[in-house]
Amino acid sequence: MDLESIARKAGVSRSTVSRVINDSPNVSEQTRQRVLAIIEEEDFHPNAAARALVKRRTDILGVVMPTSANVFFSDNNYYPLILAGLSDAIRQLDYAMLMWLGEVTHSDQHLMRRLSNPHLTDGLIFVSLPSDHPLYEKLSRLRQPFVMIDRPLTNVENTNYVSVDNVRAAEIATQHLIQLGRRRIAHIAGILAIADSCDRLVGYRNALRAAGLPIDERLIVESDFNYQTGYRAMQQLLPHKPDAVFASNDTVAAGALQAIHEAGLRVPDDLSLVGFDDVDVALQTDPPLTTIRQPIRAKGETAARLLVDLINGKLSAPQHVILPTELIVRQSCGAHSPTPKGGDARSADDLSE
Amino acid sequence: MDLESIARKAGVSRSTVSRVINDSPNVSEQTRQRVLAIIEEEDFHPNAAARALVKRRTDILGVVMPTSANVFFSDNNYYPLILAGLSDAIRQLDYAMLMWLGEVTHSDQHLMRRLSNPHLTDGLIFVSLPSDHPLYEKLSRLRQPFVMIDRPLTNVENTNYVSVDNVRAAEIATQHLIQLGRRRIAHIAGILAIADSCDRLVGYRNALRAAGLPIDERLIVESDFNYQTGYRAMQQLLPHKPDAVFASNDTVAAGALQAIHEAGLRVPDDLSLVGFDDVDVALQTDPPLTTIRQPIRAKGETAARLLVDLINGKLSAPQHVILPTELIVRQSCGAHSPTPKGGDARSADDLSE
DNA sequence: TTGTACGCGTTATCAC
DNA sequence: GTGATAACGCGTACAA
Repeated sequence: MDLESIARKAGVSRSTVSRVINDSPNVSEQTRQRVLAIIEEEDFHPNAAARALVKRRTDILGVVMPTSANVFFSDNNYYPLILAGLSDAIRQLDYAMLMWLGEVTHSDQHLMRRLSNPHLTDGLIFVSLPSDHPLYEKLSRLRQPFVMIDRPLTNVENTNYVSVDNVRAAEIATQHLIQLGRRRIAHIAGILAIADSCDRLVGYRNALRAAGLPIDERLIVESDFNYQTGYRAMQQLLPHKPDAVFASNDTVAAGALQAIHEAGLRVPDDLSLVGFDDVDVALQTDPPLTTIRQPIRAKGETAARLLVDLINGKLSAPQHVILPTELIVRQSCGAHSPTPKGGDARSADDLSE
Repeated sequence: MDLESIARKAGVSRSTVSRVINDSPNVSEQTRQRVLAIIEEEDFHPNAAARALVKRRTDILGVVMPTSANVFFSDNNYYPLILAGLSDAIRQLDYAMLMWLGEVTHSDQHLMRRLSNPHLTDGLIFVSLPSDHPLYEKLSRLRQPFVMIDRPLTNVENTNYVSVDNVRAAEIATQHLIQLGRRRIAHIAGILAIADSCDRLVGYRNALRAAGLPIDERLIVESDFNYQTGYRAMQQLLPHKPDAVFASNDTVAAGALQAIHEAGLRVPDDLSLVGFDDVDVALQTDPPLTTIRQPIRAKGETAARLLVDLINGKLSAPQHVILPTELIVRQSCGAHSPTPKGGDARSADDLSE
């Protein structure tokens, strides 16, 4: 079933059918209707490969999420939310989404070959690509436009990316704890091969320094962005008697909370706790988490739009998009909420009410 | 950069280069090496569209996850785990993965057009397609092989699917509660447009009936597979004084647990609680959840393999694959664990130890 | 407004 | 073992 056979049935030429399909104005309403009817009747669909071959466009966007299963598919729903944003926007932009998920080890060469094939996708989106990832060094050789979600660790200037100001956000979170009178503030960092984690660590240090507080390296521990490593990190921290913890995300904070409870300590009485992201889990802990909200879905949507603009030549690279964050004060930090009702966009749905 | 130019540089014909690329045996080692060198040097990649056009294969598998954001991207990591399984297997099978995620409403026609285009993907995988979904009725007109993860609600015999025996699993869960002496056992069902939820409800009823217990319809409430609806469902149940709850999944159980605690009741003393899935959250509640473990990643992997076999004509449809489940006894049901150490595959990692 | 003819980059079928 | 050559199905000048 091809253009030709539709054309025969409609008594027109192949090109006319093609024009109808591509909404060309140069076709009489009469023939258009006749052709359309036959297309419908025969349930005809143009061959995507043939079309891509001649148009040099696949209308497919590639999305690469190259992290380990522990980080992606455990209890941390940051990545699923990124995916939701990407998926929505990509569909709305009339593209299809090709996905590469999970670790790149055994199938390395296969994946590399596919990814660097400039004919499979019109553009690529990389999500949280760690600097020690095999793909990272190949970015420069890419023949198609690409956008990164979360800032790359190096070569920042030449790269298109969408992120938030992690340094500033971490400063705000840490300052908040300082203002509450906390002095031994610990930080459970994320994976430090990801720039966001580094930035948050920098912001944490900045805030302590600005407040004239000492930086105790024993109060800084790395995690993998998930519950279990948050739990373990907190166990490491407890002997050093922190009075507050700034966690790299909400899931890590939830894990830390369990360790704190098991040690017989109370939040926020004995320790203040602040998370990052403001995902569902932040409302499900007891007490609910004070956290930095970042627009996760919007990150995905923005990246998709940016990429399509790049593909269409509407923008000249490199573009850096920084989305806003917001401190959400709940009970885990020990502050009285400055806006007890209505200030928190989620308060109406807050389960603890 | 095409075959032709590589051929020129290597001093051979286009056909020879094609043979090298496709590992044809009919090419001398000498020319093979020469051609390979040039391909490497020029960083040449064959055009996927041209290849697909002539081979009538795209080497792309389509994955459709058509549920609402509430169900997919909230705190329920069933779907991310399915995705992990699919992604792993698809990559291993040397295919690429095209994804359609999220609700199908505004972009309905666009998506439908793409999906029913038999030239874009070699086969399709549908995950938990609800029977009231617009796509559901179009399945029969599909021109390409497809596999469903989780059994369809109708036309079961003619459909390829991968699932678990939800009826039996629910019977086992409910029986377990009965054996513990519980008499007013409630069920928080899942979305009943999905066959799995219906099956679990059937299993629940079966077990009660087999034990000669009355079925109180007030003890059956529907949920959306997420924390919040679990919480709300439990609030509805509490006035009817259940002494046990079988939840449609672990996340729903976690939500129910919060409602129970807020009502001043204790688990398992006042109520027994059993979940479903055995995902991370089952170990993070207090007490940890007794639950039915199902092989979520394996569902995805199995579906991908099945689809590829179908594509290659190695199997004749329809295939029904049922994967095993297992009752995992922890503290939320009030039973003493029959195998306190080692019986639970996760016990080494159990955070509560 | 419609039709003709060519090219997109590859694989497959022949000859040689 | 290698090289022409004809498809594959579509878009698009260009001609009519």
